[in-house]
Amino acid sequence: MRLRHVEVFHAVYTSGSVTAAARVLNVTQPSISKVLAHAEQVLGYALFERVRGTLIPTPEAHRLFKSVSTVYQNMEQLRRLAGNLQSSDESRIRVAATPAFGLHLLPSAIASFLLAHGKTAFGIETLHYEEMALALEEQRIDIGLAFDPPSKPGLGIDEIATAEFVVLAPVDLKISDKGVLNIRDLANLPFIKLSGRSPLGQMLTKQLEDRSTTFKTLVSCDTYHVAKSLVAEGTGITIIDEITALSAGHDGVKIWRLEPTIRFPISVIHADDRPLSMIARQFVEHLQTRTLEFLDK
Amino acid sequence: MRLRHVEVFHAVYTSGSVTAAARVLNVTQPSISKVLAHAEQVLGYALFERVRGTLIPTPEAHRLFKSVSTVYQNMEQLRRLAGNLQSSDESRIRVAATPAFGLHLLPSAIASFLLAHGKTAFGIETLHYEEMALALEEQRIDIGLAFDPPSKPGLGIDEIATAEFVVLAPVDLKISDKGVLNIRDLANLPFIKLSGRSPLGQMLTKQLEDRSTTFKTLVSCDTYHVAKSLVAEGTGITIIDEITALSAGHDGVKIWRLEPTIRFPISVIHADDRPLSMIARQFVEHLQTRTLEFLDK
DNA sequence: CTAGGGTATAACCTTTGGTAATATCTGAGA
DNA sequence: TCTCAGATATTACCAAAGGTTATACCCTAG
Repeated sequence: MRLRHVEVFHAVYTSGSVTAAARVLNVTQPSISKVLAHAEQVLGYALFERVRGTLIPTPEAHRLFKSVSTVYQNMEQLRRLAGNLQSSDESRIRVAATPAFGLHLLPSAIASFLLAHGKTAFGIETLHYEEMALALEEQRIDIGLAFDPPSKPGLGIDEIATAEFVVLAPVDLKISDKGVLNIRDLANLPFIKLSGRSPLGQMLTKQLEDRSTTFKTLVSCDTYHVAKSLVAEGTGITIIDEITALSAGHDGVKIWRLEPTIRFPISVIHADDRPLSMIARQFVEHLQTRTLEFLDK
Repeated sequence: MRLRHVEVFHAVYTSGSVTAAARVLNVTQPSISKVLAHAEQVLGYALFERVRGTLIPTPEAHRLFKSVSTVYQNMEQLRRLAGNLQSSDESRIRVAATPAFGLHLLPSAIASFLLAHGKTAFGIETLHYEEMALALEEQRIDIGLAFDPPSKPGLGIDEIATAEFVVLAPVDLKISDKGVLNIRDLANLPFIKLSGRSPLGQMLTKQLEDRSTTFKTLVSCDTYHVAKSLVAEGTGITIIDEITALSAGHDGVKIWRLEPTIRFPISVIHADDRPLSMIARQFVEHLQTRTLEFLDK
C-alpha cells in the first residue's frame, strides 16, 4: 500500500464519490478511479461496493479508515513541519499569543521593540492554547505567550510575570464604594464565565469551586475580550485576567481588585529542542519588561 | 514530500549511511542516493552534511526525525492491518493468550472444542497484555484471553470467570499443616515476585502493599510459569494465579490457599467494532465452561 | 600508493500517476 | 419511452518517480 493509495482512499471515503475526491485532490476523475482500483488490487479485497453507479464502503474500508486517518494526519503534520523548517529565518520572530495578549499588550511590545531593533521581522498569530502547542511542534512559530500553560513534553516554559484576577463590571453598576470587592459580594449578580477550555478558565473555575461560591452564570466564553465586551454592554459582571481588563478600550467597564487575590503566571513557551535565536531572546526580555510596566500602571 | 522520501530518510537516519540504508530497504545504493537527493531538493534544505564521504544529519534532520518516525510506524501498522483484513476467514479463530493460559488451559480447551467442531481452524499466539491489545487493533487476532485486562477504548471485555491467588511453595518446605496460609506466614520466606508490567502483577503488588506486608523479594518475573519453575527448583515461594498453579507440570510444588482471598477476573477481549463470528462465540462459551471446570478441580 | 569502504553520476528501463477522450450505467423528467 | 445529467470505467498516451548496472570519485588505513 503506497501513500497515494492512502490519500486517495481517504479522499474517496470522506467525500463519498470518486468525482468529488478528484476535485478535492485537484486531479481528474480517471486518475482516482485507476489508483483506487490499483489499491484494491494490491490489497486483495474491495474497498467500495459499486452499486448502481455509487460507492458504498465495505466493512474492510470502515476498519481501515481509522488507521488511514491517523497516517494521513501525521503526514499532513510532517509536511507542515518540513515546510516550516525550510523558511526558517533567524532574523524573523514568529510569535503566537492568546487573544488576551494579542489585542493590546503584544502589539505594543512589538512596536516598542521595533523602535530599537528596526530590522527585525515579526509574524504574529492569535491562537488558543491547544493550537499554540501544535504550532510550536510544527515549528510554525518560535514563541508563544499564554497564561499558566500546562507543561507538556517537548515544551519549555519560562515564567515572565504573574498577574491576578480582577472583577470587571459595567460602570453604572453600583456595588461597592471601595476599590476592592470580596468574592462573596458577587454572589447574586449576573455572571459571565470563562469557559473551562483554556488553562486559565479551568484554574478560575476550580478556585471558585474551592471557595464554594455559586454564581448566576449567564454566558460562558473562551475569549476574554468577548467577556469584556459583554460587560461593557451591561450584560453582567465577570472575573477576568488583569491583562484583558487593562487592555485598550475599557469604556463602559470598571475594574475592581478581587479579594481574596488569585494569582497566576504569565509564561513564554517554546520548543525545548530548539534554542531561541539571540534576537528572540532579546524580544522575550523586552516583552517581560513591558508586561511588568503594563501591570504596574 | 512523498512516502518514499520518508522511508528513505528514516532508513538513512537510523542506519547512518546510504549504503546501509540500501541494504535495509533491499535496493541498490544509487537508488537511495537519488531519492535522498530528490527529497532534499523538494524540501529546499539539506538533510545530511556530506563531510569526507560520510553523512551527518543536519539540525533540520534531527527535528524532522521524530515526526518521520511516527508516520513510519503508523504506516507499518496500517500495512499490517490491511494485510490481516485480507486473510480474514470466518471459519478460522485466531486466539492470543498470556502464557499463564497458553501453556495448558487454552490448548486443552481447543483440543476438546475440536472434538465437537472438527472443521474449525485455530491460530494461537502467546502474548503479554500490551501486544495483545495491539494485535487486536491490527486484526491479527480475533480474541484474547487475559487476567484482569484494563479497559481501553475500542476494546470489548467479557468476564468469563474469576479466580484467586494461591501460594506456591516447594514440596519439601514445611510451613503449615493446614491447607490454608495466611499472608503473614510468608513474611520471612524467600519470595518470587510477579513483575508490575502485567495487569495482574500490578494488582497483586498493590494488594500486598495495602496489607503492608513486606517480602524478601529474590526474583521478579513477568511470565508466571517462570515463577512456578523457580519454585519447583526450590528457589523460594510465590503468590500466583490459580490457573498457572494448576497447570500441568506441578511436580515439586505444593499449592496452598491464600488467606485473605484475593480474587481477580479472567476475561476474553476482542475489538468492539467487529462482531465475533458465530463459531468464535461458541468457542468463547466452551472456553468458559472449561475454565470453570478447571478451577473446580 | 593502493585497496576498500563510502557517495555521486550517467545511461537506461519499468511502474506509477497523470491527462483527454470516450463508453457505460442509472435516475429523473419531458 | 426517450433523453439528459451525473456518476464510474476504459482506452491510449505521456511525464516523472524509482529502480538497475557501470563507473567515477573521494577518503582512510595499512
